[in-house]
Amino acid sequence: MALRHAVLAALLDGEYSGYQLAKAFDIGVANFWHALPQQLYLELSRLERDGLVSGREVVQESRPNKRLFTVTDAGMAELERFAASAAKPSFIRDDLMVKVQAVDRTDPAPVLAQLRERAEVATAKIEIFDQLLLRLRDDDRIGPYLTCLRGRDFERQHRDWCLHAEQVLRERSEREAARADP
Amino acid sequence: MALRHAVLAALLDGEYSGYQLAKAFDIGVANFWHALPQQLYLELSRLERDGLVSGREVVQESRPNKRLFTVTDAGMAELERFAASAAKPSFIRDDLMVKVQAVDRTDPAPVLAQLRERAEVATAKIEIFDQLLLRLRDDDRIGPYLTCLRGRDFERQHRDWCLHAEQVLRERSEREAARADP
DNA sequence: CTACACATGTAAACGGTTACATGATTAT
DNA sequence: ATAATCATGTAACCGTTTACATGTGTAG
Repeated sequence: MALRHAVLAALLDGEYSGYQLAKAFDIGVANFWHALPQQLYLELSRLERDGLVSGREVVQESRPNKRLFTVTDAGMAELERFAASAAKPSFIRDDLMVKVQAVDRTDPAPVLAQLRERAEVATAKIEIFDQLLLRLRDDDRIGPYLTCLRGRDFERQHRDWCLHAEQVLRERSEREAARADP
Repeated sequence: MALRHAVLAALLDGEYSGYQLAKAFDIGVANFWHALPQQLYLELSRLERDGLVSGREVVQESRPNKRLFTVTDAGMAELERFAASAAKPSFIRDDLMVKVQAVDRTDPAPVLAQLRERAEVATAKIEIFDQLLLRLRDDDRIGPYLTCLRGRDFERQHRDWCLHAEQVLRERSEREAARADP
């Protein structure tokens, strides 16, 4: 069980609904933990059942009602235990890298397009992180600042690599084309 | 299904046994795909059943027999299809980052220790990648070179971030200690 | 004589993804 | 009109991890 701890850590910011958490996992938390909204709703229910978070119903009129969650003392104790336990090695899975690994034996054209698209996505993320960093500088918590910093630098490097790989592969395939059709 | 394609891409290097593949997934491939040995044995069986790889038994005397696998034409076609399909966003999960995110509310000491350990692991990986890069420069395949480059740069940045985070957190907790016990 | 490298697998338990299900309000 | 945002969940399926299972040869 591990999504559990990512959710608890994210809830340290304050009260969140499942929906709001899902958005947080789409931006900030997404740097080090990926999760789908359905997973979060489920995990919040389990955390509540286990007494690690407590939810309160907020009745709204022009919107559906929502449930806001906060970390309980038991939840904090669980986080403390987690922080002191041995960390598993980090875990990465990236389809695009698999495609690049195999690109010498496949058609490079679709890979080139995907590298460019990735670079654009990364650029957008960098901007979001830069804005988040400005806000986090004035926060007294250092943890979110440090993870956000890592997120931004990761995306920068990822963007640069995508652009570099795209250029190298484009030049290669142009050379190939010229050799095949002189 | 996705481990499938990572295995096919890794097998482009040549013949591998499950055991050898597991080692490759521990170093090179690990940059963009994480998998346990048991998973690889299982996936190789499935790939063989589906005709995407073919295995041949190699009888050994002073060691247990092994099965070496190569990608078939059908496997190459599958890789081609995969390369042209839309790439899922990359997927990351890192316990240590979760711990750093929450560090303002937990005891920082074990997190500091884990950051240092991670930095050391990263340093070791950087050396391995540097050596791999030297070999790959003389290879006519560009894909493995590009992914290895990304792996090395990722580990460098990760190491630097770990050391930076460790320093910042250490200074913080020393200041806290001084304030509590003047 | 202890640990590590070689070598392969199965079964049960767990976690994550996809598809399904619903429905109001607000902005373009 | 259409799309996006708000808002929450369940069920079936699939993939991953952990535990189990076995055995030889080589190096320290």
